[in-house]
Amino acid sequence: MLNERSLAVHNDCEECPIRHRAVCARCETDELERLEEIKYYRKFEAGQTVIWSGDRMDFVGSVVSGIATLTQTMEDGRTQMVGLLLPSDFVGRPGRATAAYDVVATTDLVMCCFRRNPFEEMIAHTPHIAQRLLEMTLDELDAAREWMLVLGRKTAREKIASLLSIIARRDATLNMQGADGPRTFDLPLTREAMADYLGLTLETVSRQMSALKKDGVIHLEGKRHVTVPDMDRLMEEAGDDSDGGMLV
Amino acid sequence: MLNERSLAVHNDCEECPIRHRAVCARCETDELERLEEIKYYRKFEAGQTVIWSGDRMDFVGSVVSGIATLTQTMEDGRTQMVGLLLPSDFVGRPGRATAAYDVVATTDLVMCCFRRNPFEEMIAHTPHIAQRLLEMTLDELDAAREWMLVLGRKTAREKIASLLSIIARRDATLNMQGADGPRTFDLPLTREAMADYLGLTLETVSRQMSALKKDGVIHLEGKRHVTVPDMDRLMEEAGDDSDGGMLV
DNA sequence: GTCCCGTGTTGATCTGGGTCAAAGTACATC
DNA sequence: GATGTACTTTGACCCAGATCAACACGGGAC
Repeated sequence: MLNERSLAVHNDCEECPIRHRAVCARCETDELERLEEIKYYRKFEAGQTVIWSGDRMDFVGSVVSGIATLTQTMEDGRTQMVGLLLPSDFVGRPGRATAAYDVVATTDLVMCCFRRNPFEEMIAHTPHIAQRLLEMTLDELDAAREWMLVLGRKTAREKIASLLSIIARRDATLNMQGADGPRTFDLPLTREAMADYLGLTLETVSRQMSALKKDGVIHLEGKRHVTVPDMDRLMEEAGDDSDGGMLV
Repeated sequence: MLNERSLAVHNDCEECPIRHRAVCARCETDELERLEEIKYYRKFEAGQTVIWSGDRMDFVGSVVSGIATLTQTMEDGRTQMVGLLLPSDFVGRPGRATAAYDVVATTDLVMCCFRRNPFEEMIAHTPHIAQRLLEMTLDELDAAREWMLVLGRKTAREKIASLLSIIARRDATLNMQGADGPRTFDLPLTREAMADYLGLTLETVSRQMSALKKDGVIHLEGKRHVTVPDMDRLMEEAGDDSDGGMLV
């Protein structure tokens, strides 16, 4: 996932969020060219599956625009979303040939991909890239662990507030909105997808959204367009300590 | 966390699970010596806190022996364990000066530590170390995500079975037990710690342990000594698909 | 227009696991 | 031995959120 820091870096290079230009600021020119060589773009439509868990995956890459989800499913159909991929987030794992999760585009999606084998070679020879990937992975690990607290200990209302606060924060960062004042954004997820992220049912999600609306914590226009009049209030509802972490 | 692969590596060097000997098989001698220089050991007694969330942390390290936990706490006291650290697991984060979680020794604990600044320098100059850390971090990320499924979607009984199955598996790997047949181990956690890991209350943990015992899925001698007559049965109870993943 | 169909809301009811309370067990320490 | 303390078990009751069910809202396709 992503926090302010990685986003700031992202803005170095609008086109390609793994931002190899920045990674390679200290690299040799031929390394830069090598990355350029193994790079390609893939586009997906909303609803399309990028890759199924268990499928062979011979690329790694990152989201350029749009949103994708990472989900795990049990045999009986229970599903849990384990990651929300926004622009600049990394997908795939050097050193592993098969996908561990289902990756699904929830909006139209553009990804910047690198062929896996040559990319792995580059890592082996280019410390900056390995370091950068390590940083990004550690950020994701922190986000996953923060989410464990949400899943394990928060109430339904707190879960919803947590999710909204993450999306609001990331959306604001992406769109360079000021830190203060009301925030407005479109939910990129259906109620069902929200439920899968939060370990709830879609009915509970719907009810809690209504409750937050009734209590004035959020305003809703239509089903998806959300305004948060007071971010502090929302974060209070989420049970976050003041600083709010840097979740997802 | 850890899987078979990282464990195998661990066994290269009993003393120091970050296994710098293996990391540095391809390094220069002076790099090896440099690591040796910045390395030191710390011992903790059961129950002692290694570090508090928010404290300054100027080392990274890994567990040599014993068990530690990583926990997050909300202001109102709700706590969620976000990691279980067994021998060879890594603690700390290059590039960050403060601890993000409480780290507590649940048994007597020995850690092998490296001073953070020189360690970070080494990473920058030694691709193998950065790569190895990346691998370990990706393993931990997978474990965290698998745990998200447990927290978000599994029933109390499945949660307990999942935890037991992880511990049984790791214990077997550590002690080189055969893959088949009954497995016996000591629970390294109190009921309360199990509850904090699973997002349950200690009462529910106790009840479900009793239920699993009554149903013959496990045998209990005293409170902590567990025998699993049939690992497949246990994993079925955990709701895992056959292969069982490589959790935690 | 109207017929879908995917999405979202709301109500009624049920239940898994939380909460509160009491008692049991295993070790220390005196 | 008695007393204490940390941990665990078990029971009784309750409630947040799941489940089941009905209905509402858009926005294509025809």
